[in-house]
Amino acid sequence: MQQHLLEGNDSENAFCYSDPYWNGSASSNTVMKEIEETVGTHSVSNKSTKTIQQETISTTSAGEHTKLTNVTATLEMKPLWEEFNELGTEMIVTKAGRRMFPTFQVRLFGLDPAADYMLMMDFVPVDDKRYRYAFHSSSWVVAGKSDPISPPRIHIHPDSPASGSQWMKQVVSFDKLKLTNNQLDDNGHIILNSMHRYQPRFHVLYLPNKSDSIDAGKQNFKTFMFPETKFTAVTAYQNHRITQLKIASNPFAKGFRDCDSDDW
Amino acid sequence: MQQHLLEGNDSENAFCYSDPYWNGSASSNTVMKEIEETVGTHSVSNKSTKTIQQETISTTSAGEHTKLTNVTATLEMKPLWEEFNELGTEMIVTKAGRRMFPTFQVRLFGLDPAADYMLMMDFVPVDDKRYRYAFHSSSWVVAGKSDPISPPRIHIHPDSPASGSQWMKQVVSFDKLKLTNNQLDDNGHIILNSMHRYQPRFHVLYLPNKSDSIDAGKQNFKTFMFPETKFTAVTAYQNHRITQLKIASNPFAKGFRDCDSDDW
DNA sequence: GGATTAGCACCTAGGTGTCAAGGT
DNA sequence: ACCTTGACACCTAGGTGCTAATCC
Repeated sequence: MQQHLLEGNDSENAFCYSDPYWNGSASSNTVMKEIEETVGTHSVSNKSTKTIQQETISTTSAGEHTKLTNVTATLEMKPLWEEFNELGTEMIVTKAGRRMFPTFQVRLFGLDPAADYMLMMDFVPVDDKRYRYAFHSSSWVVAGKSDPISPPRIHIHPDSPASGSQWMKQVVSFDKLKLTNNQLDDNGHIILNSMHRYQPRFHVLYLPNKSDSIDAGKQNFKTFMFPETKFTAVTAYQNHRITQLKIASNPFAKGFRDCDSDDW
Repeated sequence: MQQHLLEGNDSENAFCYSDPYWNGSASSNTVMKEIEETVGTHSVSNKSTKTIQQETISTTSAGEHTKLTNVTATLEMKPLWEEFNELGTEMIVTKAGRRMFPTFQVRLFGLDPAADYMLMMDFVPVDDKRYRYAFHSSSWVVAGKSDPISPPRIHIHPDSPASGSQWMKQVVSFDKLKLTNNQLDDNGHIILNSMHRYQPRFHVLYLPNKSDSIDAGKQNFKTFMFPETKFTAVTAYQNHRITQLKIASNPFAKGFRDCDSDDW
């Protein structure tokens, strides 16, 4: 009924980073500027982002740096994400900032153990529409054109930068990431429009050594998108089955459970 | 009565880092090796560590790197530390690891905002003695020579490495640091001998750029010691006045307070 | 009427000293 | 005797959806 899959005609082209704000804890100003230049101008501009959809993940197909060609990422808790996605995932946004559930977590492979990388996430609108939940038909319906686009922000994983060996030796969790609907947010949270649909993106950025940074022809980041992580931003849950699934699967919502199935 | 101040004849010379174990989250293998070579061989060996005691802080007097000469550090919660020190500070050590209270926190000045630094802590024995608490006289008495020295460990502040501007813009807190008496600890905690006295040390390590690392004559770290942070490691509190001061000042021990003075 | 907000009860996760019991 | 350990009650800190009130 609600198969929220990304169609081929994304509106990514309309989405442009003009004044990126960087949150998360970055470790050096030099590094910051480097990424800003890279992602801020290349990542979502129209020329260099030809993302293709693979079975589970999407990667940039353009010529990447050698330290990125073998990099792959798999989504953790994929069955849970799919269960939500089949109902039409909703994520709460609040003024103070709300974590995602399920938490976006990935397992990484193929990094150079000795090289340094930064990991980050951002969120692109799935389309240019505003939605409304029709309770009588229990489904989402288009409610008009999208509201003005929120200030685009990127969440840098707080452990960045770190070596490939560090990133690969355990699951990378973005549990510090928070979503807000406050357009004037001052805490570095991801700003989204409520009642709009978003696709999370995951970026692996290679940090070249001073001696290595000369090959300018290659992209030094790789982007992954998992279609099953798409969601609608809401200030209160609309689909009651989503609420029930959250209560059943989120440990922090245990207080609202009826039975006592603790096997999550 | 118990003025636990560091005498001039420290036994630092007898304390040698043979096989340093690195805990905390370090971000790159390259960086790790760099520090290991530096502190592991120079920091507490007899030749290059002529620490002098200033009013509140102690710094290495040897020729330092330019990016370190103006660096100063002040101890946060100094009045509280002094209150404990006058009674003879005790710190609990447990098998699982126990945080320090008060927490070791510093404010930093004089770093190069654009340069990268790592911050770390370690603990040096104040002397080569073992202590016992004499309840009748309410004082610590020597109980013999020190037990075999614990495997020396260094705690790297988890935000390391980071830029000088990052470190200076707020108080740096070592609240993730834990003390243990388990000589076989596998969690990267600081290993101490119970009933022994220790002096915490704080190190600022400058991370040179590839182009900058050529001046080998200079030390690339600076060490600070605050005499009022000395303490005796214990498995259970000995001095009842220490217990009372902990209960009165540590928010997590609020459950043991009699009156309701919440002004800490 | 639809969407948002603030306070709340109820959780998870983990930092305290206490106390009784165990160890050497 | 002296020191250490582990279970425990009691906190802090913060993540949940619920509900009623509010905003437009």
